[in-house]
Amino acid sequence: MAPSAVRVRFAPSPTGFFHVGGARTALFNWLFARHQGGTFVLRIEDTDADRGKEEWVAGIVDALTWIGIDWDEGPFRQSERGKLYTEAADRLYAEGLAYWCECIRPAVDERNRAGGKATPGYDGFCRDRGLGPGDGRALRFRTPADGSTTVVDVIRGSPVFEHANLEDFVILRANGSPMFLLANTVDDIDMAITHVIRGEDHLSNTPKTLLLWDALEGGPHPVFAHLPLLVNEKGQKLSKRRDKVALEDYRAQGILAPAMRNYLGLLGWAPGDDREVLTVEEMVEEFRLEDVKSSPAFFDERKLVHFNGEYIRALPVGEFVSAARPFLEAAPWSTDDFDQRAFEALAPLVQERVKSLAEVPAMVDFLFLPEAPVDDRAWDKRIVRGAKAAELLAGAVEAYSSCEWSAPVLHEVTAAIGEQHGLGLGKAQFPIRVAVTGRDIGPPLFESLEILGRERSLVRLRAALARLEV
RNA sequence: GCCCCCAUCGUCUAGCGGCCUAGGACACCACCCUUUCAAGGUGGCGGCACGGGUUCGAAUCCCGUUGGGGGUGCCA
Repeated sequence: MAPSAVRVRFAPSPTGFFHVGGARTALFNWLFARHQGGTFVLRIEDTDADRGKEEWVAGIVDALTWIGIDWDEGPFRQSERGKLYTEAADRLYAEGLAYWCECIRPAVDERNRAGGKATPGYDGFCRDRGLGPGDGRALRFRTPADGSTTVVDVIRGSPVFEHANLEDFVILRANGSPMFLLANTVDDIDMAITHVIRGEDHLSNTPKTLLLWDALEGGPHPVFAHLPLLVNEKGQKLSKRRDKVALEDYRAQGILAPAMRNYLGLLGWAPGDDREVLTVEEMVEEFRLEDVKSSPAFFDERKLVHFNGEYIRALPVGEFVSAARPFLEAAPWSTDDFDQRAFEALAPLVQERVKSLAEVPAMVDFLFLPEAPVDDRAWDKRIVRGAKAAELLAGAVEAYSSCEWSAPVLHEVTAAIGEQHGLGLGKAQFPIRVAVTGRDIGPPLFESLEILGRERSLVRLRAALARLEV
């Protein structure tokens, strides 16, 4: 790939679990950078000391690593770059582009109410009071009264913002720490960012960013790309409070990283054809910022799970076995009873039946539990009320005691038992399946029996018969 | 309130003026396959928000309406 001056950054704020919206933003930045042969910078925006937490930073790094996003520079932390922001703020004040303000919010609101002012923003009370720095004073940027700023956005055209609608915003808190807009802009200039790719919720901030950019003489503006928001079923922006959004939750439920990455890549973007399952290389190859949609996308867990099923089935069996391992270790049997070889034997049949790794334990638990698990619904439906259940179970005990213990023979023998009672194999296998595995759904029965073994199978069949007679 | 963004099947999307009686995928339904369940196969259901323009011709361009969303913090 040809060298390129493209520089993008992903700048999350460590204020909670890393969520899917952030992952999507990171992914699009990364895809764009890799496609262009540019540089991807990771920057942690932890200027709000009350909210940022070190553990969340680790969470961001882990999550990005998990979905296969690597960075060329960073992670930088704004909390370690404070000097840059205060210097910039000093400059703006010295040049008269910012002023100190001692207003507190309730007072501003009160004045706005009293004045019948329609817009609830800052009223400019301290604008011309000539206040110097002091206790309880914040530094505000002086926005121009006239004119307008045009945001060049490859996804949204070029929205124009009238300066008259922009309030004087705080750039330095009374405690001296920089606000988002200042730190963000100073860093984008300092890091020579050429393309700002972020969520649409930042679009309204952009004219303020650009005003600051020019005030700080940052040079040519970066190109913007405001990505469509990820929304919930009500069409609202995904929120950590009300929606299931933590990447970690999906990981814990057995979503594979490539499946998540593939699905996320299709939220707001698609290659020009009908393909949906794409390798990461194909995404990098095809990705174009201009092709990103502008309307919001609903995060549909069902489709994600479908993708996951595709990825699970495409795994080499060995990889499936190791991927499932952590989920088996957390399962309800003692580690001594877990039999790796038995699991490996059944794994290929399980692999094509699950859509997430969290479903694996329920498919194989009968192998490791001392007795068959009991699903009351299945017991009642297939054995208590099932046709000829007792006869079929008795027939199985009889035949299984002496027949060759292999899936094909068990298949044959069981079909014969069913036939004796006028039942097809589909119906005849139910009582046996429930007696041995506890459930009426699961991996193919005869392979399951073969792996479980003759003795354990017979014990369970007799136990079921005994239970029936009580 | 004010500013801004958005609008193709329930959902994700293809479409960038004629190839569209709008294609694919998820979900749903039916059938086939089948030892259960999956997987797979076949078929079905289902959409250009509305109203004006522009044009020989509009899902595609323009305007308006309606609807939805975002922002409006000494959060990011």
